[in-house]
Amino acid sequence: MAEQRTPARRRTTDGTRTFTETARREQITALAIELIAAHGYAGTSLARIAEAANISNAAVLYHFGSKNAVLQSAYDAVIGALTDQVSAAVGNADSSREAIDAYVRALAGYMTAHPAHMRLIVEALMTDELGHAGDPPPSQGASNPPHRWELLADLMTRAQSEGDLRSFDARTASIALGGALDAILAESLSDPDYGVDPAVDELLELFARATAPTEE
Amino acid sequence: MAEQRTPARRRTTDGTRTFTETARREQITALAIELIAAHGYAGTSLARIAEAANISNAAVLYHFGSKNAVLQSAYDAVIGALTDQVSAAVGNADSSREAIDAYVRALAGYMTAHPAHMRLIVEALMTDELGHAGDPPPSQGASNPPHRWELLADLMTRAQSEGDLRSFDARTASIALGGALDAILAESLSDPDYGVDPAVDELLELFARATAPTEE
DNA sequence: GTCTATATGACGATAGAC
DNA sequence: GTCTATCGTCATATAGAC
Repeated sequence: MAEQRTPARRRTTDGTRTFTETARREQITALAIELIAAHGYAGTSLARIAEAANISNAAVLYHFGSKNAVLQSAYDAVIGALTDQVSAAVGNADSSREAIDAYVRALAGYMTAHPAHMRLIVEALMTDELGHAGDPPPSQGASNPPHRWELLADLMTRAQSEGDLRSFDARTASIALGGALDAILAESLSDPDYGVDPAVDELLELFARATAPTEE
Repeated sequence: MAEQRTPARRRTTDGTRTFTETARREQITALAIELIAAHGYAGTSLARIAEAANISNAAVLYHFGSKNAVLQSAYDAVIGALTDQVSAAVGNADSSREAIDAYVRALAGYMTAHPAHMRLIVEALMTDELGHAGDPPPSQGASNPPHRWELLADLMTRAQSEGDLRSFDARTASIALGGALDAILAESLSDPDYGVDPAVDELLELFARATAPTEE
């Protein structure tokens, strides 16, 4: 029942052909990202992807073995880019306390810079983090991070032990901060006039007040 | 293009038959809520609804004119019950400041009491509040509230003018508080061991610290 | 390598028997 | 009022010509 029929393994015997293949894959992946962002996961059919690439339905399936492989590729590309940017920002911070702000700002920065990526991520999280366990799913591979805000919680715990934050439940606080950021970003999608940067500033101000160590 | 073909208007000429009709509609609506919660909006087909109700595909379409009418009915039922409960809690509060906490607790209470309803609401918000404007949508009717956390923002503004909250941007704060609550509830869906009540307490504590008027 | 043509199935919806 | 039977459309995916 498994046995994937060698999906898009047309590796040439001579040397240079892989180039066009790679280019095609990247083009299709980029188009898929846009389409998923525009029409949602379920609304993105092979035919639509093929039409956008100006090739045939079957040509898409030549480069990727299945529709899900295309969606997977789009998801991986987005998550990879996002992860790179955020972890770089966190790594450059001077303390755990500052890393929290850096994390939030990097995430917000990436999302506002790539709204289509953000829509895709929302779509992906919705379809397999909340509910509908085993139905007709895109199935992003079973190795999804178990908790989305784990890194944030780690940073908070570390900042607490360093005396830069008061004592509180780091898990709940990280979920709350992350969810608040999600909501701000979502609002910016539905209302383009809603400024993300001042909102993030406000959010971090609220967080700072809520978690400041008691001065005594 | 409009002209709905009289959806499920089999009103009897004699008196009492409406009873069974109403019962059937309620049964189908309740099943649809469960199915949407379990399999998502897109994954809920007429056939699945019919199977769950132990009737035929076409029988469902007799009582409701279309699949969308069933989904609409499920959505309306959930939103109606939620709105009743939350607005009652808010109305009973003694001040705007206390109404904020009452709002959050009522929302959390409803969601934990009805997890299936919560999943449906998440599904509905996702499919038409964020993105994919005009494609193959369930189309919940065009009269959706433009901003989800408007009531919360109103309460905050009022509490500010009453001197119970310091000055801050009420829109962003209400979006943040609402989003944080959403995330806590979402976490409770994916991890049943995560206690919503203590998390909500923690959230309200964070909010109180972040927004307390400056004591001088 | 990319296409045409097609197989196969699920979907929503309708017509008409009972 | 509920069923069987069916239509039309769109989906993913395959087979084979070029």
